Amino acid sequence: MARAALTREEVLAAAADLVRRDGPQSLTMRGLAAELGTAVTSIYWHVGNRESLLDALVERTVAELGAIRPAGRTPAARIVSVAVTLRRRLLDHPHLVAMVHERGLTERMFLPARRALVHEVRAAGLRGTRAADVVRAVQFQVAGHVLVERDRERAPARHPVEEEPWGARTAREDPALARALARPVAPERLFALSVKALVAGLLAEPAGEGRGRPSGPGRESGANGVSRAPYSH
Amino acid sequence: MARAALTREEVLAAAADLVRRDGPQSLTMRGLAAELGTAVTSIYWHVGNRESLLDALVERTVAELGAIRPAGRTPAARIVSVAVTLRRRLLDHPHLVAMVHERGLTERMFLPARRALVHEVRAAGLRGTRAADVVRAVQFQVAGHVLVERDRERAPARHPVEEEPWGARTAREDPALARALARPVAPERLFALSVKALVAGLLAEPAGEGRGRPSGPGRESGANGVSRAPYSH
DNA sequence: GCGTCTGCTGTAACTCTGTTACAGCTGACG
DNA sequence: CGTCAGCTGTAACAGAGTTACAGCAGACGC
Repeated sequence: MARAALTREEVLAAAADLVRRDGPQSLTMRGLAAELGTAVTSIYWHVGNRESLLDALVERTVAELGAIRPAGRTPAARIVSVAVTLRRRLLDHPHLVAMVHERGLTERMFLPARRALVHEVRAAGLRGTRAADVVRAVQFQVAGHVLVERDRERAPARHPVEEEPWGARTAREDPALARALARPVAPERLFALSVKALVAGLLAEPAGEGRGRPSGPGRESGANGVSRAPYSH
Repeated sequence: MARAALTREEVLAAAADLVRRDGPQSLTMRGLAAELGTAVTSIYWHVGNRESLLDALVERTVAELGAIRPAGRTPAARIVSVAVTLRRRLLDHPHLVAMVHERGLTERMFLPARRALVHEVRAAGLRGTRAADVVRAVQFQVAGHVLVERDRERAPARHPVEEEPWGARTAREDPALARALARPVAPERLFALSVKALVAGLLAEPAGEGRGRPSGPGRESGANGVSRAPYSH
């Protein structure tokens, strides 16, 4: 028996550790097995394959995020607060963002916030399609910002904004603007500012034009029958 | 001589073709070599390695995008138009988006639009820090939306929005809202709506609070001296 | 014309990835 | 004691990026 029997939980925990330490692309099946002092096949026995493993990790981490409680007086302020704390929490789990994006599961990031958003948007007096639009616009805003931020923090100014060809005239006419654009972004501030503006704009104007046509069916991927292994439940 | 001498341009063109056809992760050095009827080592001779190859492709594709000419009466409308056409062009080159994200080069996507944005924001009467904020907010908005859209079109409704636990009460109180949220997103519409709201909000209110502190230095990656190969210029 | 040297190409390897066929161990239950 | 399910280990497969090294073709010097 060599060692206390390995459990699926242990595997997931170790995987989460590895991912937390060096990101999901550094999570290799062999590396994970080595970390646990076991063989690759045991990993496969417990979690199936890398796909399912990452799926499970995403689910696990999303569950850790917990619900979000809005703060603020006006509904607008409360919507903004939901967005801000959700962004904060997501950036506190950068590995989650990476996994979610790698697997095309952006939706998943919003389970803890969507309920709160719906509630607040209704409290702001919106109904029906307009309410849904606002919820989704805020969702996209948060997800987008988080993805972009993760992205740029991975590439620490490769080219130092090389010359800024557009800057020639701008620098003369508005040096403060040129300087501001040359400075590194302050994401926190930029995000707060953007969400406030977005929400203000959304709650003000009386919505846009046409309604959306459904965008393609999308093939469903049937469950591929694997023989006997616990991960298939 | 077996075949007319291979050039760096040929390599890049073939690589661009492969990427355009099946996306960047299907671009393998062996596959590329096979496509060109040559050996892997020739590829390495001309472009260095996969990293540099993708870098070159990004640069190339960004150059293809061309400048963006704003349309519309008011400055706000013109800013929106820049955002909308930039999004359109980026989505027309999905491989570019993927490459850019894979390599953490979001900045690069904005070379063709940034100049126009700066111009229009100034035309709207904004100066200095506030102008820079608006430019960047719009940038992040476009980049974010594009990333999220690319993301979700890669994952065609894995879980069919499973049950919507938040929906229980909402469905009773506002069935139209519940239905709207169950429908697939119409990204085009959502984006137009969001940008309009964002820009309206940004041009209206008199900006936020504190100024940004620079966010860490970021190590520079020195050039690693490779012996003799054309890609190192 | 001969020799040498540069630019480029090809062979064959190395390491690392995910994945799996298959044999073997361990403990519980009959 | 025997059997069988649950779990683990060995060793392989294919395919990824990368490179050491040999060799070819043409230009250039003498």
